[in-house]
Amino acid sequence: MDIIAENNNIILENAVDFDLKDIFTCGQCFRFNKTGDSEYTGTAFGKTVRISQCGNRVVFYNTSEADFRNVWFDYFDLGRDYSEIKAQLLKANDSVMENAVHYGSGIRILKQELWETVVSFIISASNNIPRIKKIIELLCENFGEKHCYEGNVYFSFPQPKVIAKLSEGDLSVIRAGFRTKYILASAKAVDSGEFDLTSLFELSTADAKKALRSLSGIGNKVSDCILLFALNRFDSFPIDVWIKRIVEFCYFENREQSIKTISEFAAERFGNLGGIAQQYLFYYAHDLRIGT
DNA sequence: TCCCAGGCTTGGT
DNA sequence: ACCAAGCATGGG
Repeated sequence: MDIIAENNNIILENAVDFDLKDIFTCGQCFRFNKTGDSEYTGTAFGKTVRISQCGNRVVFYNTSEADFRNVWFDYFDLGRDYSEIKAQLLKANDSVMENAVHYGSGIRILKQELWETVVSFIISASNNIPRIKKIIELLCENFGEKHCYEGNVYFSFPQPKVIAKLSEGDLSVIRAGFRTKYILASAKAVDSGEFDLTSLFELSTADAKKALRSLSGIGNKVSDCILLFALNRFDSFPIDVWIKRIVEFCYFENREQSIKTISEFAAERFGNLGGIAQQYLFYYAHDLRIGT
């Protein structure tokens, strides 16, 4: 892959294992939207970017070289060799994974902002992706910082200190239902310093998970998502209804298995690449529409 | 009308 | 330790 700076755009030539549609519709991220043919626009780390792709050529529009180096390179996990990861996952001669990897071959695990990921996956509980996106959009529009980009209005994700000052009534505009009090409680814990988000980066996966689960609204599955999508702990394997379905349907003979069994299966089968395997399977399961 | 959605918390055994 | 209800809201 070659990185070229040109006219305040950044161009990736010969990008491999990279597809904008796979990346932004596989369910890991809720703040990028399709704005054209093979083009997506969104905001992360307070910066809005428009990206288009034609084959192996990807263009980041109106983006400085510094922003690309400091934000987008890591955000899109561009330093990692996904071909090697795929090869590892396919070693087991696993036809299910082979289909899943083929289907979502351009997926990359984004390294998203920690606080945004915490709130986003609190909102994800017992919810569906279009409505998760809608609630997050309302949260940003109402309480984020407004800025303009290429003639359109975008919003940053509201910081803990902003949300911590709100009441449940204030937050009723986002229509998050029973999740509202979890968002508020977590914001207050972070804002007060009672919970130190940055310390998570230094902890082991198990310790970081234990810490995350002390926040309200964060249990086993949501903590796994945060570990995977913000801290890039690929050994975490979030188990939701879709993963449960595809594992039970495609891998198990007996479909009356417990979450713990699925977790053990994933650890044995996918090891420290479980998180990436999970994302290929999650995306593929939606395509198969298993159980629907 | 009923069921489900990237679950978690709480209160019962 | 495990289990079920309850939790708001919206869409099929």
